[in-house]
Amino acid sequence: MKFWLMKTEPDVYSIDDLKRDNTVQWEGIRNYQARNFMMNDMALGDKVLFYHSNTTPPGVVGLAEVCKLAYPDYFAWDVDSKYFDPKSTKENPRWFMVDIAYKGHLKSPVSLDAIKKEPSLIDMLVIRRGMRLSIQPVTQFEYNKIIKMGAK
DNA sequence: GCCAACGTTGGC
DNA sequence: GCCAACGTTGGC
Repeated sequence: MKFWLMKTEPDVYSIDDLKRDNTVQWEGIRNYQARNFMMNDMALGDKVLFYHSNTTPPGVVGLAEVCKLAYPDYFAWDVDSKYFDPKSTKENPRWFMVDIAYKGHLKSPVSLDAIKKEPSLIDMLVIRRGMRLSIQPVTQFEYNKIIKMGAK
């Protein structure tokens, strides 16, 4: 079992949207490192910290779980989609996505600032300067710690 | 809305 | 295969 942090802009898709939808296709990932995590490393049941970026304050707001293994991101084939990529074909798909399922809100969101201030979370990628990856691996300890902090 | 940091593209 | 130009991310 692995643990992940997945970023989203709440204006685009929030934890409340996920609660309403129950599951969602994580389309639109156009970064090879993030794609490779989905394609190669994610397994059914992997745990996800759901993170709101580009908002005030940024931070982890809820929990989710991988509920469908990586499959081609067909938005890349749709000329009308903002995720269209002519270099991704049905014969040779370049981009992949997984589905994730809602698992709950944190009672209190764990802000980026709170993560920075927690000494035991010093190694979390999300607080590393210049870190823009929208899908990041986290350790089991980090995952549990965030849940603990968010339960208050 | 600014801009630093970073990834990707494409000319050479 | 280098690297400048460009686009995007995301905190502030």
